[in-house]
Amino acid sequence: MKSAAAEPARLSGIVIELSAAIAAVTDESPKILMVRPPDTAARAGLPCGPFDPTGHRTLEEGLRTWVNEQTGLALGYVEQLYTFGNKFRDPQERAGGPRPVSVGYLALVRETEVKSSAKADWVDWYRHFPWEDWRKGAPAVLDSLISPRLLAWRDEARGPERQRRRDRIVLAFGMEGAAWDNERVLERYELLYEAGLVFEASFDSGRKVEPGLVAAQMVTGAALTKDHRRILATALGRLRAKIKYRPVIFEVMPPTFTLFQLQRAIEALAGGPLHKQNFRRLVANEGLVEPTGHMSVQTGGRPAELFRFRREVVHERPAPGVRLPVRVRKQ
Amino acid sequence: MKSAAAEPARLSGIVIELSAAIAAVTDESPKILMVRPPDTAARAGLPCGPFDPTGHRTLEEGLRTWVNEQTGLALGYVEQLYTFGNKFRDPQERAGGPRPVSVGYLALVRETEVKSSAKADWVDWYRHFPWEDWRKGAPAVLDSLISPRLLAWRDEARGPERQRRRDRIVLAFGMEGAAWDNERVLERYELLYEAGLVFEASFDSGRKVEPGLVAAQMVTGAALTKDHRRILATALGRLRAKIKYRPVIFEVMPPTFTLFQLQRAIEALAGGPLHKQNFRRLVANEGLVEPTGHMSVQTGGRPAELFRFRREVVHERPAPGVRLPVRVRKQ
DNA sequence: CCACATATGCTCAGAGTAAGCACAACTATC
DNA sequence: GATAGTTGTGCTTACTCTGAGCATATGTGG
Repeated sequence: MKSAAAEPARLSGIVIELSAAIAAVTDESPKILMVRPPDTAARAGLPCGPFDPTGHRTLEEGLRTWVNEQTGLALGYVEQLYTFGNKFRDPQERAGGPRPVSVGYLALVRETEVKSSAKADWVDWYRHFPWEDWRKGAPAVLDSLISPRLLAWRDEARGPERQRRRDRIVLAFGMEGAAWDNERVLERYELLYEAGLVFEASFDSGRKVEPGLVAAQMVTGAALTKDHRRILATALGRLRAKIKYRPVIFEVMPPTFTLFQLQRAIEALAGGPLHKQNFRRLVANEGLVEPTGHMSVQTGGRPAELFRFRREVVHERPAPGVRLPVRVRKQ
Repeated sequence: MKSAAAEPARLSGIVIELSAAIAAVTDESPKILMVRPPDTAARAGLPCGPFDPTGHRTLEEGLRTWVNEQTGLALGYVEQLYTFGNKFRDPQERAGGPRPVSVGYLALVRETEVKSSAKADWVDWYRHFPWEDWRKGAPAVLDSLISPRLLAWRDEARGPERQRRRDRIVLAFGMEGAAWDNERVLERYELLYEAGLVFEASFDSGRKVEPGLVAAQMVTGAALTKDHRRILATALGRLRAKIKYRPVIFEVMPPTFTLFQLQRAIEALAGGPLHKQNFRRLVANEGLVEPTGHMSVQTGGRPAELFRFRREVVHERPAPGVRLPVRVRKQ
């Protein structure tokens, strides 16, 4: 076995990169804060920077510092997602650079607090994951492009590997009658990556990408630098799970809101529609919100009551959150 | 702001340590595989080793390699937990060593596959967390020692910090009528750490530990080296959560088992009793197991049917797992 | 035979959930 | 100012799940 002690000179060839998926919801659509690339040829990416062991007391503090430097934003809610250390997910490494180990974070903010600036832009989250938005029914990409290409990729393999690929596809994409699980975002992205169906796969592996895929970026989603789309996939999956048992949704809501605005925000992140009346009953029963007494008159219909988050729920219930299943059905 | 680029010489002063909480269940008690310390003065710890960027393709591969070297075990189920980078959780660092960044993993095995050896021992998980075992009612430590000391720690603070401490204690330890949430293992450990009630706190901070606490290790749980008890707390919390929505419990079960054995294993990890009849109904309804047709005669009572895990459930249900709430009540 | 342990089947009340009906209150438009 | 369209809000109904317990089956050791 190759022991670590055998090559002490290379042992320090590690850079820990801290990256943040900073999410918000505006105008009923989920947004991510993206740092503009240095030149037009490069791909965009998340706010990120290397961990500095002398300057940063904790990893999270390092992240906050970098985000503040690059976007001017002082983060509130921050949650660690995952640490990736795969070889060659960063082309710099092949050129002799240090091995990047990437710690991904999810942050939630109200978009109004930061405007798009010269450095950073808010972009629609589903631009990078078109297949994840089921609010208006099953996304067309799935049937037209993703499914056939995945099945072709499955058929490339022989023996037990073929069965394994089949199982993974069925489970992740809810085929053959299985349900679509809106939390399996990372599993789906990884499958597309392995099948060579996302642009990043070509950069990283040197393997041939499906021909015509470069032009088809609109279809398989916009590519990002390094492994940032993977971090984004992790973030979306985690957020979709967390909404159901922690009141994190209020991190992206304004101080007061109507119940329908709240529903739209959840639908935007969860990627599917909710039953309106049941949704209201649920938030009422859970004691998640309380009326402010004021009304909103910008509804376009009957004025709606304005609510605010009841912070006390955290002390009352073990797992407060919007537990409603997002109805995601084929067709 | 102190930029990372300002001190490039120190930037590489990072070691990524990979640590594994390897869990099993034997004789109805939860076990953790612990590496024996080099000398009797040192504290025991988890199997671990530094990440080697030249030799290890991924972080997880590095972990598997180290575990295999130190325990002879080839891991099956492995899951990443969390990456810690806090300053001064390792006394080596004060002595001028590199900044340790610690990536913790949870692994599940059947204990029968590895015996305790010269290098590693199986120890009871709750030896390190006596307050987490509610199978026989509320642990005595809580009322006799932990509660009063936590309240004293709360009263040390003034102003809003005092209220914050109060809220955290109530939430984590289910005081004042709040329910005990068996998943909040890490929150509880961190509170005890901050309050100076666990042995590790003294080593790390140089701050005074509560007098008499060194001798009271039996009460506040056995200490471990570095931040390994924190990793263990993370592992227990994650495992308790995961049991409920993924069939991970079968990773620690033998190929065939009785329903009561399965129940005991879950109770061991979840730290609380289950209602027997409802438990059976649940696993039957979920289709988690199927009868083998054979019977067990070592029950001490009526012979029980032997079951095996139905691997197909993974394809049938979105979130198969043992969803039964563990009844954890005061008294 | 007994007491005792575990296994297993079943009931029943209450809570929670999915789906939809009905109506209320506003805006925009003819 | 009638009408269509939009959104908000209350309520019903059938169904499923859950917690708790009763009752019985089939072994063990005395």
